Amino acid sequence: MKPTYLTRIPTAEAHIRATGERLTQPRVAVLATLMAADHAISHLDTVDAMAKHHPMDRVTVYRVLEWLVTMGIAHRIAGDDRVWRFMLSVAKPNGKTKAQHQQHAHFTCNDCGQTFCLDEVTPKLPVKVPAGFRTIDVDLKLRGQCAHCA
Amino acid sequence: MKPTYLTRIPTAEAHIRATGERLTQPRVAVLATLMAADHAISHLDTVDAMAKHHPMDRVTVYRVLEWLVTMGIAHRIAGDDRVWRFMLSVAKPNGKTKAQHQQHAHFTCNDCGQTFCLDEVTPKLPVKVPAGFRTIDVDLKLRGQCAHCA
DNA sequence: GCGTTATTTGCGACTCAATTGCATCTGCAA
DNA sequence: TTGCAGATGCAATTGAGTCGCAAATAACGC
Repeated sequence: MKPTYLTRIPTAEAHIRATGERLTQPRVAVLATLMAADHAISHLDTVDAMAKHHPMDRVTVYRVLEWLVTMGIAHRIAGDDRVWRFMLSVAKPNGKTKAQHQQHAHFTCNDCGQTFCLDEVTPKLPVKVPAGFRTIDVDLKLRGQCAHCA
Repeated sequence: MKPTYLTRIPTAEAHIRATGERLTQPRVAVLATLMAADHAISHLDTVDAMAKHHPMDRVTVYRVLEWLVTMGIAHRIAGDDRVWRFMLSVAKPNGKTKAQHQQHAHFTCNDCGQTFCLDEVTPKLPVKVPAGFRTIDVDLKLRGQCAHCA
């Protein structure tokens, strides 16, 4: 059975072309993989998912993921296991992704370890900070059990 | 000039004695160092701070920090640089530390990299999660500029 | 105080995610 | 088609954190 990410390749290609940056196979494949994931995936997850149809160097995957983050297409989440996980940034109604992903909520399941993006939950802003402090970015992290494991 | 953490040694000693666990030099020194810090410090920060008066193996520091966390005396914070940072848990009015540090807000300065604990800010609970999800732990992370860097 | 014993510490080797340097390749514009 | 800035592949490196085991030591009973 073919991996689902393959069906996302045309969309991924269009998305990258729209950035005006170079269109390369690794970029398309990694973005398609992110598009097919319903939860945040690690660098290793990404490499494994593409192993069969898009084998490529681990370092390339690191660099492409980082590139997607700087492009604002994806964002990274620091896991409790010191591993970065990546997710597509939320697409706005107009089809463009948010340039800055300033408010965010993630849910990590203690049992299966999967991390989900809770788009419907946004931290209540402004959060009160001590005098002189300036908040730029807010990240809300929940831990518990996901619907599947509970 | 003597490091400030030395003045916290008697308090640290009393605190550890109160747990009923073994009182050892490394535990006292590490706890005193945490007590003297006004922001979250990394394992390496801890080793460096104690280098002069309490030289000890890095592994021991890892283990003591971990022990302090399991004791509920300290808690760890995942940094954006894949490094754990540690802080004393907040003491309740009765003098005991919170057994479970379930709601928390931290502020990391983008410029100087220091992480502070915002005790006066607690994430608004309950946070709404998708059906079937069960929240156990909430962590609110702010990034921006601290009073000193702004 | 003195020996006993369960814990803790120190040391070396190791793991593993992530990064760096550099030579080669390639997408894209002229 | 060609030139080249930018992207990729490969090998080596970094650095936080962990593991196993022998030596040291805190706390307990005598």
